[in-house]
Amino acid sequence: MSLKNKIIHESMKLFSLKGFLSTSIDEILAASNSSKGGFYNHFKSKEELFLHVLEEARRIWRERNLENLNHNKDPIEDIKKLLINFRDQYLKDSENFPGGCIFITLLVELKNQSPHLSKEINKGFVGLKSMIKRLLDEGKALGKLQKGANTVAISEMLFNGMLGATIAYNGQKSEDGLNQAIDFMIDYVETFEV
Amino acid sequence: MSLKNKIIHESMKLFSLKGFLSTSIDEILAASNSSKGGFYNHFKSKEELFLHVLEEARRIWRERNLENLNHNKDPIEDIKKLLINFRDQYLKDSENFPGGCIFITLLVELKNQSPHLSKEINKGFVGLKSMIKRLLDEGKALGKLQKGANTVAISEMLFNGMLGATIAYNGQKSEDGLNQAIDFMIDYVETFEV
DNA sequence: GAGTACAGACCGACTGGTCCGTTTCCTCCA
DNA sequence: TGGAGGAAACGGACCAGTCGGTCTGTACTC
Repeated sequence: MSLKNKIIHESMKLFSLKGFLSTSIDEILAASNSSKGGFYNHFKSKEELFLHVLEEARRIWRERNLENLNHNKDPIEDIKKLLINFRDQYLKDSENFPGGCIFITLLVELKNQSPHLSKEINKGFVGLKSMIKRLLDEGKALGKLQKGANTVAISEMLFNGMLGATIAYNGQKSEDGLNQAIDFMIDYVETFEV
Repeated sequence: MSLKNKIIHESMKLFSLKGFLSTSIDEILAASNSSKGGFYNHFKSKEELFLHVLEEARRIWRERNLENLNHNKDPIEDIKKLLINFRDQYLKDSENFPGGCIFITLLVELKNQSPHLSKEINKGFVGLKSMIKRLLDEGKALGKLQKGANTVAISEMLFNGMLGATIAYNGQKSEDGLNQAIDFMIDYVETFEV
């Protein structure tokens, strides 16, 4: 792996653990077995590194969460798969994200300190929420969901539930609690199925 | 107000905005119109200040969230009131918490950097969740909830939903979104009422 | 006059970033 | 095929500024 990629991946781990501002470049260099010269040869600033890390984290997120989703056939099944993937393939990915969901860590850290960076992070959350909403609407159109189901409300509940479960069980590392939380969300979705 | 209290309250605002590690003592002193001498006369370290801030934040949290709850009479009504209080009296309290929920900010920031402090913060979350569970169980015992209602699942959904809604709408400051999210959670509770 | 409350100079450790010297690697021509 | 040339890659000393914390001096209060 090139040094640039090495730095990006080690930074991703460290950002997941400690956030952006609290991770020093020296720490990143130590983890990457590199030096200032090597770092600034590839990145013009710490903020540029941030953007590369964010891009890579998003790539991995999609890889982990959207892999086996077969759109259009059964959107509601896709939502359940997404919830399962989110739990088993993403949140439990301690290789890339040893400190838990990097997006939440960065969003919370930067929301009042670096508006332009947190705005960038927030785009991903907006995308996830609208994807859930779209899948629900498609499922409803296909008659998989009850006629009266409020897809705005359900997507809001699912999205907020995913965020909340992530926070609640990142810290205390209770896999049982996390497993249960996602299971309950799947049960919740099923109450609207026909 | 005494200097000690002034420092605690200004720190609370700053911690809510920037977190603990990213807030420097010099910033706190500037906001409090004080100096190193004044600070270390009252606190033996930044960490001791943290504990005082946490204590005061909890006091205010209880004041805002639990004020008009009349236990035992109608626990399910209490849960709805709690959700409303949480939204209107606590999350929108930009005087004490201009940067949003201080507990989430601190928990996310410190969960991998200062385990003993984040453990302390986490106690509050555990307490909230068990309170919701207890209210649900009491409501069920009083016949206000359906016999088959799974109070573990409902409390999990409500608790995670509160966390998620806090994060989702702290950053983007969309009061409409937050209002809606809490309304949907109340609707959710009502689906289990008899 | 003794003790508390505070102001501010100061300390070593650390921050992101710059700079320069050296090594490594690819290219081009003999 | 080999070596010369040059740019890219990298190591690490160094910089000004900031961090949490200490210390001394002073003013105010019982």
